Amino acid sequence: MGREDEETKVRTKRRLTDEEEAKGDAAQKSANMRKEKRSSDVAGERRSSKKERPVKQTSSNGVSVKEEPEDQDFTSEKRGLKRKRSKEEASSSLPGQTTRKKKSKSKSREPGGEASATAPKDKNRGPVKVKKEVKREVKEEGGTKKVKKTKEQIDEARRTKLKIKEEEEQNRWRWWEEAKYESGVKWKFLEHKGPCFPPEFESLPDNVRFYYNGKVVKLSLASEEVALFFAQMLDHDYTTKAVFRENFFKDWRKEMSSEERLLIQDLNKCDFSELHAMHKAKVEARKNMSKEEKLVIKEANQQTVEEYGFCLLDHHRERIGNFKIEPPGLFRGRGEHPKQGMLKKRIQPEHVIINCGSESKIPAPPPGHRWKEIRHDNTVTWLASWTENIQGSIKYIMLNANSKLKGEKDWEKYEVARRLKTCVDSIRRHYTQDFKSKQMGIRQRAVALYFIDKLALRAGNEKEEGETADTVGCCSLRVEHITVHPNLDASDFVVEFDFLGKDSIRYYNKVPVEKKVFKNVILFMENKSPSDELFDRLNTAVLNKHLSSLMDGLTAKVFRTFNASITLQEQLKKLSNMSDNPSEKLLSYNRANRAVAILCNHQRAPPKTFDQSMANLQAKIVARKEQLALAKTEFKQAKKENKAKGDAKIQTLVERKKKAVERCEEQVLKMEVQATDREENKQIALGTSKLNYLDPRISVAWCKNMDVPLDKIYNKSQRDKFAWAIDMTEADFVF
DNA sequence: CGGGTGACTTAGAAAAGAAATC
DNA sequence: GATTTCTTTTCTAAGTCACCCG
Repeated sequence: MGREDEETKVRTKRRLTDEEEAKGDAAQKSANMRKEKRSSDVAGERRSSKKERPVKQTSSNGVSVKEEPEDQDFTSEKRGLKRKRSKEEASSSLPGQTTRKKKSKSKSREPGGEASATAPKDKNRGPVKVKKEVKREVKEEGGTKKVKKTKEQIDEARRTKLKIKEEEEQNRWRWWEEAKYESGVKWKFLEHKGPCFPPEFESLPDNVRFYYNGKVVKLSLASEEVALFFAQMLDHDYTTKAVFRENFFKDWRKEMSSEERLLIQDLNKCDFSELHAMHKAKVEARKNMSKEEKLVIKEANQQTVEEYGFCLLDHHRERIGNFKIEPPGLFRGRGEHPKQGMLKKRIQPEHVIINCGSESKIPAPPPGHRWKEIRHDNTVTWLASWTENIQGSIKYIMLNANSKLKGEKDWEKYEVARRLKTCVDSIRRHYTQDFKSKQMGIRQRAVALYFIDKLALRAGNEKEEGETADTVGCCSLRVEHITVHPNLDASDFVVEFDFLGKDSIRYYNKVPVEKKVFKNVILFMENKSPSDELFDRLNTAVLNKHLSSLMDGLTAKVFRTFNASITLQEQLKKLSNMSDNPSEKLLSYNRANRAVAILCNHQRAPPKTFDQSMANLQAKIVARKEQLALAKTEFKQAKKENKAKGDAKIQTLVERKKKAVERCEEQVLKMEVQATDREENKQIALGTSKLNYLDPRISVAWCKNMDVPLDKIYNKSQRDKFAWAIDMTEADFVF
């Protein structure tokens, strides 16, 4: 863990580009309608019946054990009161009351039908790809310098790799071609080995001592473990924060024996330096391990993945996403989290609920232990769960993103977003009308929706005050988060947003809005104090209820998905040309991706070494340019000579020099493109949107159209996750 | 209707691994 | 080969949203 002094965790990264406004303020372009190979509308078919939730058959099978874990009864004490900011106080200058009519919709999907062909699949190694791609990749691999090997060996390796790939491809469960299950049922058979527990803590060696007030103190096992958690984090900024220290110390003292508790009263008198040093040495030692030692560890890890990392779901072997129980440690909340530093307790099998098929083998608990409960609930997708002690929320063991269960849901998500495309115009007209509503609640709803649509804000559920960092989304915006400017920088009706959103990432944006919106915002702010809610008549439940009445399956987050995907599609169209060279095409793709990331405010801390590596790249460019200049003069020289004498030898020399110039130019161009890309990306994270918001079919189709190999866009696990899209998408796909 | 849950998606940081460079 | 740098994977926190219950 220890990362040397983290300077400012950059929670306050600014939203770049006020101007770059990547708005996806579109909806248009119904363009040539979809043309996918199969079923352009999963979701459509799937939703229909109401989700009737089969009664939970808690345990059965006789095997079930139901025991209250003694020391871990978190659930109840957590989750205090919801943040409620003086809704009543907020005055509404409009008559009429909230009330909105909504038609309750219901969502439901029914996953695929009876499974077919079984087949364990190779767990990871080697890209899985579609036939065509294989060729290219092989070429690339051949190009790498692994000199040692003989031709045959290389060939051999190539062949096996190919074979593995093909096998994997063969074995892939093409669930998207199967029929779906009836509503609510997620699986019919589920078997797994249960979660993998972290190793027990072992007492520290005697030469690693803890000092209190300058004197050696031998800690009990429990307090030693917790002390080590803290010591390990000493290089981290966290340990300097008052809240963190306080929470840690309080929880640590709970773990102490009574004598220890009596003695250790002040964290500042604690000296963890030897524990810290030991930890650093361990990390160092790990790094310096020999190849062989590393290999041994790697194999052991693979072994556990092999054992715990997969489950059998409807006759298919599926990868589990997180099969390990989270180890104990100190809670690291993001932003100014009131609970940072608290002790996250060790989870015992007695705290864990196992979910599996009723005819399946029940996973064996670790020796000497029992599960909290065994249940057989096939309306949920989790394999195991436990309640976490910090917030009292439930944690789950679930499948990997490349699984059917996740993939099908993902697909459905994009289908819902595509349905929004067909009715977004009318919805926009609708809420524009509502700007003038007589009812305050409806006006607020309309303005909130406008923000969600235009700015891709999150819904903004209310949160429990004091339980989490103070962050907001659209519905929970407070007056203090916005500033209105009748005109600013040559624009009229500008609203300035400045608030912390999910993960305490700052959202800062100045947006010109419609006059009616502007007037409404001013109205909503009237007679309120800064800490009052802007939308005092609105919450996410109200908003979503309304949305679902406009379109089946519509919720606030669908707008984010929709706007993200449509923006990608538009930007790609705008930015890329068939005639571009490959690196330019890629740059265009990244720029389109970036436009979306900016829209969704996906930020990252600039890499620690960003400036350095940027400088390096610039230096390389300069060097290359010099080389280019040289090559150019040489070329000219040769040409001159050629003119003078013009024999065949010089002729070829000229050709050669010309080639050299071209090559240099190409490289310079490529590096410059790369530099641009990197600079523009400094504090923008592309991954999140790529993984969660952009319909992969748009990217697949683009690759086909632009003749760009798919693996330039998606790495192995991304291709795995989007296998359904890769398989079904043709070049003419339109979102 | 509102609070409380439960289940599931989305998120950035950190760790691990691979590739490039010294 | 060691070290640095870039990429991928892992980890788990923090959201969204539906449902249940009183």
